[in-house]
Amino acid sequence: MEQVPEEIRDDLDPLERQVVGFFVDGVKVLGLPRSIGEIYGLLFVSREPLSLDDLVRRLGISKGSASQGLRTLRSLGAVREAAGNGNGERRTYYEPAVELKRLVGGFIREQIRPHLDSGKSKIRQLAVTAGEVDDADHRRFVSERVERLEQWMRSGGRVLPILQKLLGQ
Amino acid sequence: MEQVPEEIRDDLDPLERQVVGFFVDGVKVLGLPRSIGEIYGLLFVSREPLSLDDLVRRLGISKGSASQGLRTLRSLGAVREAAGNGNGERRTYYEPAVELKRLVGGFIREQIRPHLDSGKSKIRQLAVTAGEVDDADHRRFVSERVERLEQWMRSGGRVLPILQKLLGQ
DNA sequence: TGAAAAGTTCATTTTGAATTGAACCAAGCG
DNA sequence: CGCTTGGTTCAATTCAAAATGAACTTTTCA
Repeated sequence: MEQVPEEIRDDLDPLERQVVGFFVDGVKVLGLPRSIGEIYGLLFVSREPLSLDDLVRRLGISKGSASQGLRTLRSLGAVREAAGNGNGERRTYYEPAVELKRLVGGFIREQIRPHLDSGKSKIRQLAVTAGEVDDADHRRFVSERVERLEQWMRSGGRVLPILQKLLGQ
Repeated sequence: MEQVPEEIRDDLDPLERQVVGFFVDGVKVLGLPRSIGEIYGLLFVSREPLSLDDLVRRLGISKGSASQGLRTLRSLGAVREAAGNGNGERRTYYEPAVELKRLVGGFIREQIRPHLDSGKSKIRQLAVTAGEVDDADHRRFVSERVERLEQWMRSGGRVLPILQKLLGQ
């Protein structure tokens, strides 16, 4: 139950706690798990890069959570390996990416694009089913709604790059 | 367990099922509960406005879910009461708002703005705590990070109205 | 080699959010 | 009135997503 035994745990100081809390709330809004917010948050307030073990110890989370959380953060481009530990150091240390452009870019690439794309293909399916409706009037209505969905997707596709550009400072 | 007894239930046809499924996935991405996707989805494919009871019967969800789901959808401006049932009709009927502009506007107003605002106030708190750090070097580092957060929030605030304008077709 | 340390994987458990359903309120109506 | 119908509320339950932790793989070094 106790993840890290009491005598080894190394609790957060008030500032760290506050920052971690901030990011926990932040990622919840984005639909990401709390552990990701904790990890990114702690990296964000830490002057020095941290290892997986550091995160486990300081946050009191399991190795499994830390490992998976880091994987996701890497895939989002929100975290990078700290350079310059080639000299016989096996452990890898992480530091946060703090440029909004990069963070938003990663989020769009990993979380939004895939959904937009799968959405588009589901709408193609829908258009087929809608075309098979027997009653002509009803078919017209339904096709109009499907057309509306296609419009939405086009708008979304158009807006994303602009969004990215605007947030790039 | 069975929400609506079998002999009263009125299952969805394949097209309806497809559309509802589409919106269920859609709202999940936005962090909203599945029942909201189901309700909006069914309204979206239906030519005629639907009542709360219609939704309960067709979707097989509880009255409670339907009531709360409609409340949220109304607050988002994603659903409106159908006009013209003044003549001795107590039941209210709902139809979906299908203009992207309106939907995005409601979502920003109800879901994003509040989080942005509470985020800003948490950052003000953070700035105070950061200013109290003893070590001058560390204080400088931490304040720089807090400054970064403020930048992010400003960017967010600047982008939202533009986003809204762009999606207004 | 093989022991130790770093990290990953995944079946099980936990937990928090969504859903249910029963009690309740309000409005019409005979 | 008192009954029916439409709708809301909220404590209890359910369920899906996240976290755990034990087993496993990989790397390094003595």
